[in-house]
Amino acid sequence: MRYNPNEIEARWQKYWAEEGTFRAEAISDKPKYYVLDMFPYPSGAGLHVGHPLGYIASDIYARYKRHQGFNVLHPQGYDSFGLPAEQYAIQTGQHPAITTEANIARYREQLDKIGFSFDWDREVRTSNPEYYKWTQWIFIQLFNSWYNKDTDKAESICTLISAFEANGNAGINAVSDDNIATFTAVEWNAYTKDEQEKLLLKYRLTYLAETEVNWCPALGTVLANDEIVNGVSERGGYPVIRKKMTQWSMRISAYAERFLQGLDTIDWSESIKESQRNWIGKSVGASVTFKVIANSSDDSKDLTPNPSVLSPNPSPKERGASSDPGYLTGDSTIIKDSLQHAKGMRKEPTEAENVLWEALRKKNLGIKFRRQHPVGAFMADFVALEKRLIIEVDGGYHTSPEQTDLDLARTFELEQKHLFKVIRFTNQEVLNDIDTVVSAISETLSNRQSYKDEEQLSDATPPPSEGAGGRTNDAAPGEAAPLSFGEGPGVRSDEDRSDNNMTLNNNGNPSILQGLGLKEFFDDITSPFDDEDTNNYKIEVFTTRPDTIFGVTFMTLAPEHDLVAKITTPTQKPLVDAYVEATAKRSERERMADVKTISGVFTGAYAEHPFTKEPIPVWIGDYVLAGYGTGAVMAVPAGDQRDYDFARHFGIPIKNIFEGQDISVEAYGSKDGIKLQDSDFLNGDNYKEATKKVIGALEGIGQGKGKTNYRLRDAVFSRQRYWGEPFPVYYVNGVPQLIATEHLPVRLPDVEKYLPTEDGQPPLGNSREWAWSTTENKVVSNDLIDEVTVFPLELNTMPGWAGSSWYWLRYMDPYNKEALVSKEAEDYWQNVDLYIGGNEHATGHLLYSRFWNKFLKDRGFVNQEEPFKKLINQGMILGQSAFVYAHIPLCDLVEGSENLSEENRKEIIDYCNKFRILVSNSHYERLHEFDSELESIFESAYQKLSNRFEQKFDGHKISFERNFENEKRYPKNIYANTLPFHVDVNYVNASNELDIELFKQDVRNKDYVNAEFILNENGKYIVGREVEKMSKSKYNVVTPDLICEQYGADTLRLYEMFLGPLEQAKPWNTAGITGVSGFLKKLWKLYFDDNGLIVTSNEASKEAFKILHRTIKKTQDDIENFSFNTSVSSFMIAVNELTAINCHERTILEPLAILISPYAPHIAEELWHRLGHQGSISKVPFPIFNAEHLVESSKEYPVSFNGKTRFKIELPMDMSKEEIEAAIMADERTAQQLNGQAPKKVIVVPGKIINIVG
RNA sequence: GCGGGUGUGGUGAAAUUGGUAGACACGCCAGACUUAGGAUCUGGUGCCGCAAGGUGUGUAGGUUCGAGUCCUAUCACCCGCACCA
Repeated sequence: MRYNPNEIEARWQKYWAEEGTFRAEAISDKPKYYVLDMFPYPSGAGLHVGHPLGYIASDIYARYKRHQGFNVLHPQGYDSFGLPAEQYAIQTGQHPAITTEANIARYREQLDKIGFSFDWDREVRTSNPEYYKWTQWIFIQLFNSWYNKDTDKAESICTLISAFEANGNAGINAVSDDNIATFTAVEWNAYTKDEQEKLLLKYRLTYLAETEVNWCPALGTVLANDEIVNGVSERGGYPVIRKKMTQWSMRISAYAERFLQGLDTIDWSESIKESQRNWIGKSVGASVTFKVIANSSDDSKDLTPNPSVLSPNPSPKERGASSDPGYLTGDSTIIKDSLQHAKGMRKEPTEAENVLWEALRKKNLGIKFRRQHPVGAFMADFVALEKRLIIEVDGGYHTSPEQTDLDLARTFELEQKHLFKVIRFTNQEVLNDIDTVVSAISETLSNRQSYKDEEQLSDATPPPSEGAGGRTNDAAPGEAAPLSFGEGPGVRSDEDRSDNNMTLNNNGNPSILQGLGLKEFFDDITSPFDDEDTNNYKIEVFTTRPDTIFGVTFMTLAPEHDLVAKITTPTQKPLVDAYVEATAKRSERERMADVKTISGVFTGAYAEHPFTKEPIPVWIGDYVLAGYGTGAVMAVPAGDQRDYDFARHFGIPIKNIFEGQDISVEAYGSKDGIKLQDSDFLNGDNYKEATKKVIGALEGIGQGKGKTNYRLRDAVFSRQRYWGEPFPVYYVNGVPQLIATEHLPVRLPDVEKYLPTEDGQPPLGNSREWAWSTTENKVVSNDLIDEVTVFPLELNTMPGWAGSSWYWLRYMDPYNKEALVSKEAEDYWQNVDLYIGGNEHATGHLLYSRFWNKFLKDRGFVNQEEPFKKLINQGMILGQSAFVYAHIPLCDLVEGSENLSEENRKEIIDYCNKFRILVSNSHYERLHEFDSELESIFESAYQKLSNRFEQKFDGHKISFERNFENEKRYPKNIYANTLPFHVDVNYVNASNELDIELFKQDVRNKDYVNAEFILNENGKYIVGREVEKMSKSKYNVVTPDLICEQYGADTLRLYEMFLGPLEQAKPWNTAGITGVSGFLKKLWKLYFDDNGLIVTSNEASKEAFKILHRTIKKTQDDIENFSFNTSVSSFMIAVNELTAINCHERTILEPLAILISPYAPHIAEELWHRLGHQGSISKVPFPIFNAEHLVESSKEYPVSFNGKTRFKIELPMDMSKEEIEAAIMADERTAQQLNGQAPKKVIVVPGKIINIVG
């Protein structure tokens, strides 16, 4: 009987499914064990061999725990909301639900084939309304909660309201927005309901606020910090810009300290814990307030506080006052100001602009051009309104390549939202080659259709009061198109929409704040500057070194800081404005890349030192980040290198406050073991003493206090996307209202188009049925919106991480209609004992999950503080990409072409254009050296092709030439435009030989069908290899399907484990798979020969028992240490040894099958049943290890001389140290080694080793 | 710059925690059975050397009877964070 994995595996997979073998018992007397995998996002590409790695490990563990008598919960589901399905929907029009469904079916099929012991009865899908009902429910609970610092937990918002009613907010110690003004109970009770609501938003754990967000124009949505990698979007790598938008946020920062504390209680890898600690970024120090010294000589106008104090960006007025020739102004700007701005700029055109302007006028293209004209939020250099064409001439600031990001973002907005075409020229192009520039413009113009709305366009700026639907155009800076809420009742009419479109005014999208004067309201009660009227500004800084306060010689504000505009003196204003504007134009990425350049400007203002009362100059500099701390620093050049560099660069004095330190070349870095000097009451103190003293002193004068700062920012929770959870929120006069939990779920509506609406609203804006009826309590048609009982619903959806932030709870009780999880189920299952998944979720999913879990615990819905007790990160399985090397020659039909028919000519040209010479890897490597053989290889390939056509068309010649112009020049005068291209790894065998036929059949290789393959000596085409991340685009994806088919799932499971340590990244390579496949065959042969079962009931040998029990011990230890690779090799050893001693005894082979069953469940199940058992092997107790079988009577001791092993000696185990020493000294080989000399020392470690020192 | 991690044969990797370095497997070499083999089986295989022997865990030191393992310094690579005040 031969081992036939396919047949066996199909049989038992069916059996397990039918019997419900792996169904977890709901609640049982057995101890529980919860093993969880990070559920997959069902992508269209299906599973590749990397996905199952973690699943196999967790499956082994789950099966092991079942053998140990645990009631194991091992569920699986799908994270089925997300971007790729939506992107696909945009391209194809297919509903994401349909593609998702199809992908899930494929995933399930693949998963089933690997024989996982998932309890599929508990499957969850985040896109299922029965599931996201509870995601919405949690959102509502978050909304109805605030974080009480005194009790250090989240509490119902009702407790806060009661407190306000009784005592105002004075005694409240909450995590909330900064700068909430104090109010009394009387004041609170006097506020209107709306006003109270707005105030409460500042305390709620999920809140609507205008925040600076990461806007990704290409994806048309905002992104959370963890969705951005190196300044570009994680998905797709698109540029991301900072922008102010009104969005839902999650007050995750409230839990910063508990996140840190909790890390010490959970068994996670140190690297993940460290990532989270970094992300949270705790620093302990003090906040210090510096008073700005009022400058009486200042023009009072400049110091008059600007009403829009909420905006950290300079107001448009200040922007407009600066001059920036020829630049497309970045942020949204109030249009009327823009017009003034435009006028201002026309006076100062650059030379290039003048040249172009004159040229366009002379050329007389018949189109009216305007200079420095506002379009939407932007200022365009030249506009042809009737053709909707913008011409940009780049000079000055943004000639750097990094600027491209911002340009891209602008171009995107102008083209997508305003239907303009943007073309760009550099100053150089205009100045050097004006003719080409003008003809390019002329050509573009002729390709553009005309628009008849020129008049409207040029007046694209209705004054604020005339905005549609009573809206004002007073949008906050940066608040462009994608805003979605707070639409007034008339907004959805077609008329209104077209108007919006025609006017192309992206400020036409009102933010919720404006609709009802909320913004003004915020201003009224939240101004951070209580004493604005008296011009007494204060700069608040955060420092980790308050002890160095006497070393402060200047202060630096972030250019975006609110105070910059207010304290700058008239003399310094032009410089400051220019600097602020220049900074605003630098992309995040650019600022990150350029950390060496020191830049900054003096504001002209001085602050007062809290103790010495000396004036301290206030500078601005972009080394200070607006987003961290207060966006301002007290600069201590003696103690901080950046401050030091800044001071040196601008000649600011440096005050040495460290005893005995030389700070003439750099700042003093350490804070340990040094005393302060020149520091008034801190003189002679060390860091610790001084810090304590100074905080006390600051508190005494009311200018500071001890403070802990965290880098962790609140998480943006809105996405301008379709395929996500709808918010259970509607708006009454722009104030968010939560739908009562009994009416959940609020189902995702169908839409015709998945793109943003024409007026830039999220895709849900396309739905005609997206309004909430407060009488019927259901979603109704938009037409019924009356702002009385029917209101518009929120248009954003929740981010991808919403559904995955609590899914482990749902598995405990997946069908519960009354609660997200029942008390009983949660009491029993508690939390996840073992969680396995990739470490890419370190600061995303894993942090958000901890957040929601802690919150749910605070509010009494669950009992556990942490969701995942133990976490293991499986390493990534990398792909081995394969490359072919294509040489692309130029071809030219030189002889007789005039006699050919047009058709034949075309055939030849087409053929030749697709002609490639593909050289084998060895040839490619030789391209780097001089190799005349290669020359002739190319020549003969050209010749071959020429001959082909010569034959076919009777004497017409084609000649080929090497395309030297584009060729890469290698040393020694070899040119070769021979470039590597990815080729599907499935066409390549283990010896790197390409299957040329398969390669040519693939449509992706259609350019290579005519290729001439240059083969190696053995007539094979050898590809090049490189290890890369497994990805569809790299054609290096290997699916598990083929391996299951060829070798069986058990082999796949064993092989993936055998590859190496679970947590280590490793390239996929099937070279070794025959080893494990052979092992399973060998195992089979212990039980069967050609005629059938050969298992006997004879008593097994001592040796056999020894092998068995050694393996039991090893397997158990290895599984518990997650060392799966070594336990596979211990199975191999056992089987090799049992085969060698011809062991076929049931007493050995039965337990052996159980041992192997977690790893290779199908073959184990088959063996178990063949041995005559009923019921699944998966429920049988694990074999008990008995140490007696391992007791040895003797040991072969290695005998070393001076640490070098010379020979071995067999001695009984029960010999004493002395006896061993005597025995070894009596051995003649010892004498031989010692050469007759007496040993200095003899070391005997019984049972281990003997070492003789000569 | 800060933090985490990894360096062992031709390859993937082991090493009971300070005790015979390279288990197990791939590959390779030799042989057996075969018409043949990418099937199966046997033996060999760190490196240098015919051998005796020497040498060997990134590098250089140290502790120890004994170091891949502990200590010090250093190099290389990978990952996370980063003008974080």
